[in-house]
Amino acid sequence: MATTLNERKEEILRAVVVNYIKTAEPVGSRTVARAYPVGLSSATIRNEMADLEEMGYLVQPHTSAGRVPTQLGYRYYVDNLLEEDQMIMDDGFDISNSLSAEKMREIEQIITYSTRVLSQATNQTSLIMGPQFKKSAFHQIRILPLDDKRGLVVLITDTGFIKNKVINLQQQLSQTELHQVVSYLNQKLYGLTIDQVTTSLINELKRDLFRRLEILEQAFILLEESLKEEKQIRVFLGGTTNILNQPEFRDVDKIRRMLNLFEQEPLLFKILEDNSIEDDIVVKIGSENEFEDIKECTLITGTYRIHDKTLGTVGVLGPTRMDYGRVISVMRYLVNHLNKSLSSS
Amino acid sequence: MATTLNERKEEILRAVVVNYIKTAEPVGSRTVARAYPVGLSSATIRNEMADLEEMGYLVQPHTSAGRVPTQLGYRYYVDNLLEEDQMIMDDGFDISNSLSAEKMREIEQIITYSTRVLSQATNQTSLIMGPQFKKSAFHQIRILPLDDKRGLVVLITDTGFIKNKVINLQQQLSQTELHQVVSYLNQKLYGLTIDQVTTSLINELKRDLFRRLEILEQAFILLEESLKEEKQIRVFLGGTTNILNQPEFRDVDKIRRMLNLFEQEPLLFKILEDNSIEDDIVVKIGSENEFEDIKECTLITGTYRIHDKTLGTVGVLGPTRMDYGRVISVMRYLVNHLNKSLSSS
DNA sequence: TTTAGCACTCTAAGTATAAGAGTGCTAAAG
DNA sequence: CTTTAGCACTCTTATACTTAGAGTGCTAAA
Repeated sequence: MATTLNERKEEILRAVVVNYIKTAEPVGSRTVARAYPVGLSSATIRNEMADLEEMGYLVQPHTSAGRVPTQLGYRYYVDNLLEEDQMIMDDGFDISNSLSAEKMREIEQIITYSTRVLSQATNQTSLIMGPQFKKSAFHQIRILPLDDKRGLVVLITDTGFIKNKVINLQQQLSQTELHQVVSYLNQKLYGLTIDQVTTSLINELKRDLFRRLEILEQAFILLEESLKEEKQIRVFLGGTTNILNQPEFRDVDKIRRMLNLFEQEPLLFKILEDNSIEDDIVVKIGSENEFEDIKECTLITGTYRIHDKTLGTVGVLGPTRMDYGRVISVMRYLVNHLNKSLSSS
Repeated sequence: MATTLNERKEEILRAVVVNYIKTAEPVGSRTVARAYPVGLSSATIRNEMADLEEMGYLVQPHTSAGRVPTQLGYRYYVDNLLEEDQMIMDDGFDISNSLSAEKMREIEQIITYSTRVLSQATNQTSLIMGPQFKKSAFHQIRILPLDDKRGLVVLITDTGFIKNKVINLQQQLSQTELHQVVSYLNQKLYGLTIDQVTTSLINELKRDLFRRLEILEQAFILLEESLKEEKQIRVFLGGTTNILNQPEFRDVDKIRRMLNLFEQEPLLFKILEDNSIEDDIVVKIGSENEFEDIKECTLITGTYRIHDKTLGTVGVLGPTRMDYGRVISVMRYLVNHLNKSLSSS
């Protein structure tokens, strides 16, 4: 791990990684010789590559084939050899442009759009964990009577969430009664995060209010239910079909496993959440990932925040052979953009 | 088209179709002979099959292979030979059970859940067009002031839709002013479908109100915008990975084309909308479909409604080799269920 | 330390062969 | 006239074999 390679080995490792990322074919010594600026014969490079193989940075698929980077090889590349792409891409996809063009308003819209941009810019599958509702704080709660039997509960958080739910009211409420209840709730809940609203707190409120009004049983059950339900978080996916373009997913069986994974939101959530603790951008290569299903993939994540509070996580998932430079720089840009556009709304 | 087959040919055609649906392998005369109850030799059946081939109901992939149903063959099967499955399935998936188990409240939830059930019960991809917002009628509109700069517009339709949107108010509004505006809007809009709210009507309202209040410019722009935007309809997908289990999608290229299609919501919408005119359940086999991309598929659709108003369309999409009996009966059941559970909410 | 040369290994592609499934046709039987 | 047995024929699929090519490792010379 702590080993450092001499400059020539680094140069060769880089050449192999870059080439393999581009072509998905094992890289031979001759190919590296051509790519390597100083005239160095293929034989010399062969020797160096043999060394790199022994050290665990490269492997051969079979005895007489070129070399392919190992997980360790990619790791070294990412940690020591990587220069990030510049943002205006040569192949024409200009992320800064496509992000600023659309003026977006609602959080959900911003997220959906971001997954699309992210997957298009990276040619990988992108996943974004929506803002964590449960970590948001109450801003206010409102109850709108719809007709004599029904009301609309509206919940607004400091991070701009608006949740609503129709509830059935068993008995009719007068305007004043409703007003009383609502302002009491607002007073008690203001500033608390959704996380902090436990069942016991709700029960306490319920008892408190019962003394004054005996009508709201229904409303409370529904409030409680609504909170429970909203604790789960949506994961937004983009460009899932991009994996079909990767030669490592030539196999229908692998495709199936991958797409199945994509349909399991709770699992995706766990995968992303795992990384959301850390700051900045995290690159997890192959088995560095905890989860069995993506042991052959690389997951690159970043977190976006509002007023220094972590809101959610952005991820790109693809084969370990991935254009690290590009993905990282795109993600860096996107996270910045999200930070800005979410805090301004 | 108007041709009718004699009973023996029908029996044989059915045997071929049923067998091919089950095995995905061309069906030979010997296989049919075994399946055919009366002792009839394979040679006889061979002759009959040759006839059926000439009439266009069967084809051979190559000279010395069994037969496969043509589009016409499937059509005849669906129109004349089909007995629907009973609902409690032998393979253990009990749709009536899984539908009644969950008590669902919100429309979106019901739909999402239905796609899952439908795809699981049929092993195909299911698609459901959400209730058509634009065909719903205004029930009421509300404006909730959030703080001094922002308000929340809430729109409720007769079909149970609740849409909301935060708007920025340029100037502060007093409670009474707001109340006036809202009740005016409700009075004017009540009972109109979203479709009927044209830009010109909005302009008229705007002019009307301007005479009394000069503050609401912002609110109106946003109302307008919000309407425009909501005219697009979501299509919900389920079990997209099921196509990977079909041998006809062994080819990665076909998979890609299919999955790409699934990512294009407007196209899916068109595909479904095309069928929503008709009543009951519609089976479109192969090139009976208008759309190039699904010329090799069968699409089975049904419509669900509330108070005799068509709300949306349910579809199952898969290869022409599809268990028609099962899909149709599942769909019939689901549509009934949707009709009931949507009208009761 | 680098490089040229060469034997060696392994894959991928192409060819040949054989087995098997299913047909169509003919002629006999019902 | 219909049904059936028999048989030659066709086409696909699987298996084995061969070959070309890419790339290596090693040795010995520069």
